[in-house]
Amino acid sequence: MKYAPGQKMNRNAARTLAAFSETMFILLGEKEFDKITVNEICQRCDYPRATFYNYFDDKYDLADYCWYQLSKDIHLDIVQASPSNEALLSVFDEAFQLFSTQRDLLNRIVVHNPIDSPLITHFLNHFTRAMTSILADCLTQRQGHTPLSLVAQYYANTVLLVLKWVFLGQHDTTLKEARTYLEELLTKPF
Amino acid sequence: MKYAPGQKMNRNAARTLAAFSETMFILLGEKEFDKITVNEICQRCDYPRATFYNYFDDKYDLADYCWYQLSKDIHLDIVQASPSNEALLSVFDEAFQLFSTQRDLLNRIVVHNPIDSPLITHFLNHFTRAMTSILADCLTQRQGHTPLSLVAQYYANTVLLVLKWVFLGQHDTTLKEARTYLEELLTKPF
DNA sequence: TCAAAATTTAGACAGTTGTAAAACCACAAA
DNA sequence: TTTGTGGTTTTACAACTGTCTAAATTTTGA
Repeated sequence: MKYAPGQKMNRNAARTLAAFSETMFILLGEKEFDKITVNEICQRCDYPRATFYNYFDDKYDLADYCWYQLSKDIHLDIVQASPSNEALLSVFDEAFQLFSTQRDLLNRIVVHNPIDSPLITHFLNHFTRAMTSILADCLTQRQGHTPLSLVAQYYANTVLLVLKWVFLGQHDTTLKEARTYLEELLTKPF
Repeated sequence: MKYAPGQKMNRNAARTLAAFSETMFILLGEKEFDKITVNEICQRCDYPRATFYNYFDDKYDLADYCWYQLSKDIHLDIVQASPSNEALLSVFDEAFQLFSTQRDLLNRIVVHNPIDSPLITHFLNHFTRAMTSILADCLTQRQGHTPLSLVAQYYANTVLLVLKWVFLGQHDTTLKEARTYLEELLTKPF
């Protein structure tokens, strides 16, 4: 990604980025990510290949931008204020909400890209990273020996695991049920 | 992987597979996975490219075989007998043990392949999958609403998270400390 | 409005990928 | 020995990748 996300950019660049990411979303609903070529993306949205490489390093980079686009509308700043344990649940709810609104898109993608495929892994990693950094801010003061970043990653992992189950595993689960799963995983003694 | 792992194979095929995986291990200690080409692998171990594709689909496939090789010596069958909660800890110990014996190799790999790189992700996925299926067998009867496979994935994730922290995050952590982290994560109310 | 600066585009390039057909080889059965 | 079979290797191929240069175009700001 040659442009930092969120950076000021002129109308043209914004349009170009949008065209590429929209095309990628369409193609992801049609075929496996591995089978999508940069050539194909460029043909579809009628931009020269050189322009693609002007904005992105490779197609993974474009995918990253797609995930960023997907989640940029979500407002996770409210979370910051709440205490640790509530923060976790509101982050979960926010993310659940986001994934819900994108359910059709996710379904289409998952048809061609199995849950263990590089693409889905890449997708989940993106959100896990984002959520880890959000949670790391919430969990500033904690007792115990476990390093903070480990705890943050643990919570992010677990939240994303449930979301993955619900939205990528093709399970029709309500928010309430999903919350139950999450709380059970986090609190149940092993 | 055209040969099922563990399948009977003649001496020649075994030697070829070994040559490829050894070469991969060497190269991983020298440079980033993305920068390693099939050509390079073949030059190094002096096999024609067609032979590579005779055995593997692509370099990720070879990497998979490498992880398999790495872990094939470990005996996780003992675990099956123990009750759920102990099973988890003995799986952790076994894996910790395995990673310890390969610490040098892992260090070398991590120098060139950052912890978020596709290679390391691939590596961790491999072990997470393996551990999930082992744990799914241990956790046959459980109370609660959470689906079994979700629980198994949760435990596998958490175990691998700690192992990743210790062995790929360049932290000098003893088994005892690592166990403390794991138990704290699994038992601490959130 | 105009010229300089920046960005986009066309075209070409070397290197890589994965596949396919045919030649090749080792080994065993006839 | 001959023949057949299965696997290996050679060679060739079409397509893709990422980079580069130079020309075209757009944007900027004086």
